[in-house]
Amino acid sequence: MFPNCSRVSEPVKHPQESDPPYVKGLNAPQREAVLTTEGPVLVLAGAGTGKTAALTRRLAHIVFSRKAWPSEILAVTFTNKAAREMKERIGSIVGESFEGMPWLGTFHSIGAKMLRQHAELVGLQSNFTILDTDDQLRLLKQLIRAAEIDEKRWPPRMLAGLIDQWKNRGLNPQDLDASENERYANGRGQEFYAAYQARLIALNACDFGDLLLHILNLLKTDRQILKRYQERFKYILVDEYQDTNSSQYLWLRLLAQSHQNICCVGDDDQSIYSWRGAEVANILRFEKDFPEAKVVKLEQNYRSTPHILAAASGLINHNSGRLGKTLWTEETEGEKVQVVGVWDGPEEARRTGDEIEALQQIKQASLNDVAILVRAQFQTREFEDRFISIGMPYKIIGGFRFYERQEIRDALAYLRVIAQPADDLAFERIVNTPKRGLGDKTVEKVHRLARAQGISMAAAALTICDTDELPTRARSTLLALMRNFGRWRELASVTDHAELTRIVLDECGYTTMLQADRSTEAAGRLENLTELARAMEEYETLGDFLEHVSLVMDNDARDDEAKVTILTMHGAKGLEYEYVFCAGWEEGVFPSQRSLDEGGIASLEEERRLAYVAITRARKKCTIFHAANRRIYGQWNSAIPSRFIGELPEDHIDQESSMSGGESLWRANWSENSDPFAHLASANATRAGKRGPGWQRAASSGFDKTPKNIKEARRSAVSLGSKGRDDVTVGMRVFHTKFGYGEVKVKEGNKLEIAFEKSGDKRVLDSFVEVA
DNA sequence: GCCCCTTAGTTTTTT
DNA sequence: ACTAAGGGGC
Repeated sequence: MFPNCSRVSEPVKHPQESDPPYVKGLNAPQREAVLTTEGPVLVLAGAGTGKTAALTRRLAHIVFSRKAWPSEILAVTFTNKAAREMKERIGSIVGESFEGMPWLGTFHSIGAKMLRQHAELVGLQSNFTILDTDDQLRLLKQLIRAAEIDEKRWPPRMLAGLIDQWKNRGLNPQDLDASENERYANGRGQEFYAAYQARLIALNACDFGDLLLHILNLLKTDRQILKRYQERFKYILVDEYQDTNSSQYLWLRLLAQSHQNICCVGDDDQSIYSWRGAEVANILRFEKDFPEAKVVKLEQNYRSTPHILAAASGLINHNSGRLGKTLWTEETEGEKVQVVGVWDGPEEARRTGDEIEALQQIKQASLNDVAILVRAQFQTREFEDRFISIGMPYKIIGGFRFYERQEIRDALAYLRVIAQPADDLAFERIVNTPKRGLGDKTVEKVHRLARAQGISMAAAALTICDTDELPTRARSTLLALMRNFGRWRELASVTDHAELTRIVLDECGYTTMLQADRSTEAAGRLENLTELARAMEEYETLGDFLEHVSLVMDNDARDDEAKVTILTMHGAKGLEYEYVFCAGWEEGVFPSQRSLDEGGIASLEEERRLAYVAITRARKKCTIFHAANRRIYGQWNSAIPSRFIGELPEDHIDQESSMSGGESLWRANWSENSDPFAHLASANATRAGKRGPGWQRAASSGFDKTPKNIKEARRSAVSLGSKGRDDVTVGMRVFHTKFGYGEVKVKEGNKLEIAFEKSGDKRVLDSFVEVA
């Protein structure tokens, strides 16, 4: 697709005297990416090649050379974080007078901005609400229930997923073909999708997908609007182009038609989001879409050591269909990638903690320079447990975000009802939170009335209070609530919103409810609500704040103390650390079995790209762990090292195993055998027993040639599962290689609590002890 | 309308 | 193993 060398960046040009200051210090391809402003440009930017520097300078160049005003440039990123950083960096290049770029932002925030201007054209009002997934699900559930569909068989989540996919592909309900339609409730996909869209319009709401889809529809059908934006955007710049979905791709293609000055930046090797609709194909076919396109490759890496780069390159070479880049560096020094085999998850965490402490002492490393990368969120727990017990500061990135917390969403729902009485979803959410005796029956009646009269639930609630429809008690409670809302609404016009929030939370009983709650979370929830009110002070209006919440859902709890960062490999994309620890490189965990089951070879390649992303995060050293046993969903499983470990070029790694021998064995197995499980079928057919998914099968026989005592221990861990071995009983004196002699105090499945003579009380695995 | 017990589902995540 | 959510009983 990209014929070798033909269009690749030209040979090194020497810096010209006429060079403006903002291209100083750039290498040749970077310069080219900055200075080639006219016509379509594809910048293939490998990890750590100074992509952001090139990007921001390109924007600065366009502005400085008066090719366009900042307001005539469309610059899209995928995350708010990226947008914010880009804004800051451009500001620092261009200087004080820089008035900012109104069209620099995420696809969604730009979509929202456009949609607020043209809302009436798609049947919305410009103050429409942006629903999040939670609201979306509740709405879908209502539709499904109303249609009397079996929720078990056709879960709302599934429908939500399908609608999301359709919107990602730019498909409206009427665009679905028979086979798409067939994917939900035996050919009722289209019907439900259409009903959902109709409900959204009625609620004056849209979901995330709509922010793109409505605009796409407008661009496709309204020539005036299309023309207006085509002419406005003289230059278009897209970051992380490999992550665009079809809908975004169609947007860009339409918008770029007139000026053709579109610059897409991306890295096909870092495409890790296909599961949420990203189409690597977009980047792969750029040259077909824009035949005049210039392709610039950024390949000089300024981040990592040669060993790290070589390891990452060797790994990614196992993928097919790449555009093909080869990272290189001028650096010559550096440690090899370290591969460590450990016994189980707890040992992995222990070893990682030890290594980090050593880095602090020997290299004077700050904990801020250390990251632990995992494949899935559940892996973070092991580290958390360990770090708490040794008192090492850490932060876990990901998991629940601030604005997704229950108490925050409840508080926001109150504000939404105040700001927009027609917001039925918000109304339903808080009508009985805190509990005030307005249960299903009451809500059902209000809902029915609202639907029958085509009015909002808030309006219906007021109406129903004028009748004898409700029992006296519910009626007076509901009336009191509605009066409160009336009062709060008036208060909203004279009070600032942060203060309003505090008053509302107090008066509705939410604060009292949490204060009465003695559970451990309650205190944290109160704090979160305080923090919410504080965060609101930074916004002019309630509407501004709500938009911020819907679209800019990130919260960096800023904190001065140095901490180790624990995050998923997905979350680490775009970041870099001096020292990177990759945890859990075992078949089934990484590559994820589920991913493999669902997407076959394509998914395997995506997992491999994830591995590539992980390794290339490291500046100085990358350490990879794999454990022989891991507990997943409460079950102990023995595991074999990830095939990705076997794909790392041997010259650039150092291997170590706390379990004598073994690693060279599986290494041979992975690298020399195209079917990683073939050797098991013949040699171990009898012991392998029933055939499960590949890694489980392999697990039961993966470490065959290890010394006998270890093999026995492993076998017991595997075959006895969590039942525990029966030759160890409470009261027995046992020996543990690390902790020495001790007496078994408690036996719990295969876990033992032992009072060791020298090391005190510990919880250990029974397979780790010997009868003394 | 509320509480407790059973049951299903647990990759990755932005917006 | 664990959690959250839904259903059934009070």
